[in-house]
Amino acid sequence: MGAATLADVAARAGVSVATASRALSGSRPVAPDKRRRVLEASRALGYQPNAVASALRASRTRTVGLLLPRYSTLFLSALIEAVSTSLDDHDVALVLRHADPDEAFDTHVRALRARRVDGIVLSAPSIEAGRAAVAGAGDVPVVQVGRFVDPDATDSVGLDEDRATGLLSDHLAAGGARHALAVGLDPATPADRRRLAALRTAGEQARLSLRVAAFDGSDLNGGIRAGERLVAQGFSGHDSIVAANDEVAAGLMAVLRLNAVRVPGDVQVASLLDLTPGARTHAVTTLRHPWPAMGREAVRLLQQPRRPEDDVARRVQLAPALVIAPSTRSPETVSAQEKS
Amino acid sequence: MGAATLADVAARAGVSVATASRALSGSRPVAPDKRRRVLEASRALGYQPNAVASALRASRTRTVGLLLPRYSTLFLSALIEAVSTSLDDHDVALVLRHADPDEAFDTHVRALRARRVDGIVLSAPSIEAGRAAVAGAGDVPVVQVGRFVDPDATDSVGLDEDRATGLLSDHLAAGGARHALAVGLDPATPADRRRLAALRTAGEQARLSLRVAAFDGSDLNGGIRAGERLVAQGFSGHDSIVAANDEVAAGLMAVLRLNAVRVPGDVQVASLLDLTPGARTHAVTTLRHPWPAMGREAVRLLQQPRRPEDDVARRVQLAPALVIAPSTRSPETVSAQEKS
DNA sequence: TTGTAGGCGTTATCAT
DNA sequence: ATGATAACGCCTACAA
Repeated sequence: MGAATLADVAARAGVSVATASRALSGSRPVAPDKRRRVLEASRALGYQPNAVASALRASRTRTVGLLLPRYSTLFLSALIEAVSTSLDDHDVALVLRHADPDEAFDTHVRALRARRVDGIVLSAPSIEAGRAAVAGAGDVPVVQVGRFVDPDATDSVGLDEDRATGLLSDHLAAGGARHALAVGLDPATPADRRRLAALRTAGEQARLSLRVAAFDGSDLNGGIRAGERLVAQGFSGHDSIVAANDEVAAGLMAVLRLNAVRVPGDVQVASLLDLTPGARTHAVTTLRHPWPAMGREAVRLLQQPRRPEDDVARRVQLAPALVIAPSTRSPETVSAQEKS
Repeated sequence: MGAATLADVAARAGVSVATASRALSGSRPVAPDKRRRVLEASRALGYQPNAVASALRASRTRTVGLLLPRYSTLFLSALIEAVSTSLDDHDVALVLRHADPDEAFDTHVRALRARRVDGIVLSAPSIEAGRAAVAGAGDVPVVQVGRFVDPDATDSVGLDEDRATGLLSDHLAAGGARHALAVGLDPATPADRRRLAALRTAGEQARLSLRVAAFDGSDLNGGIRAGERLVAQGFSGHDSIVAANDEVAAGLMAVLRLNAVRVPGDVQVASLLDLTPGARTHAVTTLRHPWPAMGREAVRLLQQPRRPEDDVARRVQLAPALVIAPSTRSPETVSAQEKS
């Protein structure tokens, strides 16, 4: 036999189901003694309200879908965790689906609609995939998260990478940098081109010139190769290095250390992208993506849905945080040096 | 107004809801022409069956809960993906919850029970947490997955790490190793202590001695630091290195290469844990955890629930696969060298 | 083969 | 303040 129902609780407490419901939900006043009896009966029977029945009655499941491409990275893992945690606070359940990258997203959207989710958070691997998903969502509210977003179609949460690179440029300049070298960025890809442009723009403000090193990969070995070339050819005036991400920076740092190049003494090193969202300590100054805040914002946008017609899609832009490590000179250090 | 219901479809097709239901589910024969009309009406209205109503009626949600500790690692990320993908094949939805490590798991178990999940997959951060969760689950089937499992309480899926470390020891020994150094493992944590014990046991069989290097972190930088110490202090007879995971190994390899230490010529390097389940090529010999299989097994155990009394808890043990890369000497290479 | 009707568990409405 | 009752949408005995 199944779990206790509201009717069981009501019977045991000697009241009607209506009263029992009101006593438990607090939706209306109930006489104190009856209320007490209901609560007692509920505990005695181990009553668990049936969310399915409640959802049917209310036409609201308190459930949102999260739809992601397969082949997870730490990125997506951090996003899942952020959304999941934010939803817990609202007592909303998360239904997760992974789509094959080449697979049509709308199959999954349909599955989520069948489950009557109250909303969908979507991180598509391309703008087109996102558009298809949005089209299939019908009147279910959708929030797009991540890099590939059609900002006009639905509410969305994105990263303000330009702002972030600005922070980094300013920090390096405040530490005395004048000539920066970008390592591990591939001008052949649109995303990296955009980052370089942002760095350049920010650099102009901060009087920080930028040169782009030849691309040899954006991973550990890429950093090592770049470092070796750099050591062999000399720094030719560069006093700071901006690495594409923490891995490139780690490889670079290893080579520099081996060759007795002092960091940050001879050259400052920073990274544009923190790859270890969970890490407590960092060896390299880096930009950390604000995953928890992104999750919170996505959930907030879903919980406060805009009305479809009379409003424009909302777009939240969050800036990564600058995490300062001893691979760069903080302003304090600079002033201390200037004093000496 | 909401989505089309079965009644709408039936009305449009000029049949009763019962006939419409049967036509769509195929649970009973329906006259061909009526069937066609129902399908037509269904498509015309964009009918999506309401899984909530269906679940209420059937007392079955086609939903399972996945309960994990927060602070995701790639480990958990791979597990999520594996379970999620396996469930899709069964048309079962995944409800995901992240628990704070110190937080009581049973709060989350209650939430899942309220949602009437058909089963729960659990990866607890400790045996105690798992036990509490199992106790709170009542008659909802539970499968425990991962390292901390009470094998008597419920069905479970585990990793045969001892077997795996044995494979690795044998492989290194077959490549000529006699003295191994463990890097990136922290004897202060129970999990790593256990791995070290397993390595030691397996080593005795294979005549491979084991020393444990000082712990400096189990990530990329930890590997780099360990490598630098090793190069500075000399290898003192060690002919092979067992790294805690691929990241540590990558850092190590980078430093070794920079210092012209030949791998596997001077020293073999292997990793205990593949962190990039998707990768096609590996630079380091490693143990790949069978995530997809673990997900499949967990789902299978849930779908074929044992009867509570008259049976014993099932335990599936899966062994990681040894993925051989050029960082170790394969037996073939050894025999070739022995010939020369 | 088809239709009618009851019930899954909850909550809102309408009386009292 | 409380109780009876009607939905929410689907499925399936049971009847025809």
